[in-house]
Amino acid sequence: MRPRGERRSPVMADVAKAAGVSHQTVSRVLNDHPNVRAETRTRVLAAIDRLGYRRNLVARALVTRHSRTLGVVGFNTTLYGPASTVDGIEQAARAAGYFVSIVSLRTIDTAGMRDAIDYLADQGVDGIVVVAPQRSAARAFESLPRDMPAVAVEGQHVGEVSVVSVDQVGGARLATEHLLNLGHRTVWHVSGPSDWLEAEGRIEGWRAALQAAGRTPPEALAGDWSPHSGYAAGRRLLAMADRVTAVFVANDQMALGVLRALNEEGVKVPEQISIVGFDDIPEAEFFLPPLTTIRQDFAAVGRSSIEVLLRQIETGHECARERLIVPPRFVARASTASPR
Amino acid sequence: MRPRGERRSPVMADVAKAAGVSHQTVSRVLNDHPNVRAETRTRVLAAIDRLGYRRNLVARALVTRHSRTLGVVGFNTTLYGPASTVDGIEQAARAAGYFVSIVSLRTIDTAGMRDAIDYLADQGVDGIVVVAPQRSAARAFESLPRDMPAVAVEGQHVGEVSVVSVDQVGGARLATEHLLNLGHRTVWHVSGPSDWLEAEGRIEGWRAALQAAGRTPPEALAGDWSPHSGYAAGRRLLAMADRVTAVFVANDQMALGVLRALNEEGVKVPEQISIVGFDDIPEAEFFLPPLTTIRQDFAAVGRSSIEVLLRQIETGHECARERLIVPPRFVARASTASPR
DNA sequence: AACCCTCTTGTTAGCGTTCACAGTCTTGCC
DNA sequence: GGCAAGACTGTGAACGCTAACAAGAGGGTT
Repeated sequence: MRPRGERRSPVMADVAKAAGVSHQTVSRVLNDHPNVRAETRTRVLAAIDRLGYRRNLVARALVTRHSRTLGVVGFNTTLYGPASTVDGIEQAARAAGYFVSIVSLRTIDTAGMRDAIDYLADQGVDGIVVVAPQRSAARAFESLPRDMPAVAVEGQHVGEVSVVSVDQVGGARLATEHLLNLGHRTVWHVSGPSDWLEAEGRIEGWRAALQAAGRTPPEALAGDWSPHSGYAAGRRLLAMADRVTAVFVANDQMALGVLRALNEEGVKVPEQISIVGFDDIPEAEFFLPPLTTIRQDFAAVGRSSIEVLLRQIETGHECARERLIVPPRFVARASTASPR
Repeated sequence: MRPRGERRSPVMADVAKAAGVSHQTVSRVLNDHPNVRAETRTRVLAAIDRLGYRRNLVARALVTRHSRTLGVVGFNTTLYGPASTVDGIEQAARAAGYFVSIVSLRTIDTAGMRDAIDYLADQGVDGIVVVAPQRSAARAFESLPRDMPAVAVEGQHVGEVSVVSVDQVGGARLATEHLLNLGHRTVWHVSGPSDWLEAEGRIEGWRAALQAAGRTPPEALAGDWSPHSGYAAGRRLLAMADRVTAVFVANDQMALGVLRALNEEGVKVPEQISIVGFDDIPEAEFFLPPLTTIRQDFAAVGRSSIEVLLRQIETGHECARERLIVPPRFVARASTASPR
């Protein structure tokens, strides 16, 4: 069929020859340039179709200096929260016609983050989204190339980068106020690891709500987001079960661990102790009892961050850095009740 | 400081001038070509460092025809299983020096899959990993460009593509045999959606184990992987609680739903009914009771698929298509017991 | 008729690399 | 000293595309 040997895939010049025009005209058709005669356009399109031509985006990127690729640096993307955030980002980016190149980190040191950013910058991404939930990650922004558009998700407002995040403080306040309104004298807290900004925000909101109600916040119990650490916190809570009637746990997975610890000792939720979680993972509704929690809108976070980033890319940095806050939502279920 | 106006980032020629060599020598240093004098090399490296030069990978990709980017088509990457698989793939790819470009699909029609593959092919990826857990996804492979290396993860062995997957049949057999060995007369099954290959494999393994023990498999209850559908299946199981003593649920999330339904009616697990799940999500250990389940090694799947794909890329397609099976592991916890 | 404007098309020159080839400089050995 | 083999370095031409400019055709105006 074919002359012999490898038949390389057709390039613009082949299409041009087949359609009897210049390669530039083909380029114009491909780029929807207005000044092309309709008849010429159809002829070119026919040739493209006939040859099965696909334009080489690498060559295009070389000359335009735009790859239409966005870099995403994530962390621990196996967890529900990060996975959902990255997913939201990917959806939004693709909807806007951008590719997404992902680097998922295991450990969260500044050096690793810096490497990831370098790696993506080398690849020629047009912008970078950093899902930077930790304090140490924030510093990595300093190593961003000066002219690289970037946005931080769940990050700190540091330096020149825009930030999109969920209102952790507000969410924690929602949770705590709910428990206070039920009549609990105070609310205990199982927190996330201390260098996570989300953990900090949730502690802050919890404290603020207690103080606004005139209560002195007790010591928070530190966890690491895992169900296992929640379980450990639950055991510690049990040791002072006579004093605790309500607990705000910084995420649903840890809440599951707490639930399990209480259950082991026959402590009834919500009759003896009320529990509120955070995240609203799909499983939360089916915990025993169904978990009252705070839902984060990850899709909205993804969408907003891409919007902010594209605005930066398209205006060529002339727009001001922004700070977008996505509100969380209280989801009432069966793990809370008034104290007896 | 700078002459005026935008200072474009340095290119190879700038480095060459600064080091007093030709651009080709710079290229050689960058590519670790052996025949460069040590003194020259250090001089070039110094210049690179001084100018802050970074090589333009896009230009490189244009001439080498290799982007060192791998495409990944995923589906519903918010779920634990898919998220872990994609994560494993990403880790393995980066370790091998490849970028990963991800497209995550919401709905799973052949057309969407085809678009995703086209999209990635346009971008110039060197190969594609398709996480194709459904029957309908398998057909999309037909639209792969003939010379595009590809591997299917959790997919069907169709046509020319290599496949890497977990041994679903074996895993299901493990689960069912465990229950049988405990002395249960039969084992019920809550299955995944019918067009999912994983769901099929698990049904097959469950049936095979029952038949090998001389039992007639009962009708499977269909779910859709969600805890909610597990709950619904649990309610149906309750209606015939006198006849069921053991249930193999096709994933942990559904098992959670079943657990909840049984708990609502006061049916004790494992005393009255034994439950085995599949996946071993991080939460499973903290269910009430801790869930006995089958663990999949997603990292291994990711690693293997990248290995297979790179072999294809590097040998230029001359290697045979492969079929790799990753074994699952039985994880004993507290949700199973012998029948009374 | 000469002119200008707009629409359409073609020509040429890069974008920043690597590849293929052609030099030049050592070195070792007769 | 002469010469070949190897080590090192430079030159020019791709890779496939878009940007910038040039040029021809046609229409309306002066």
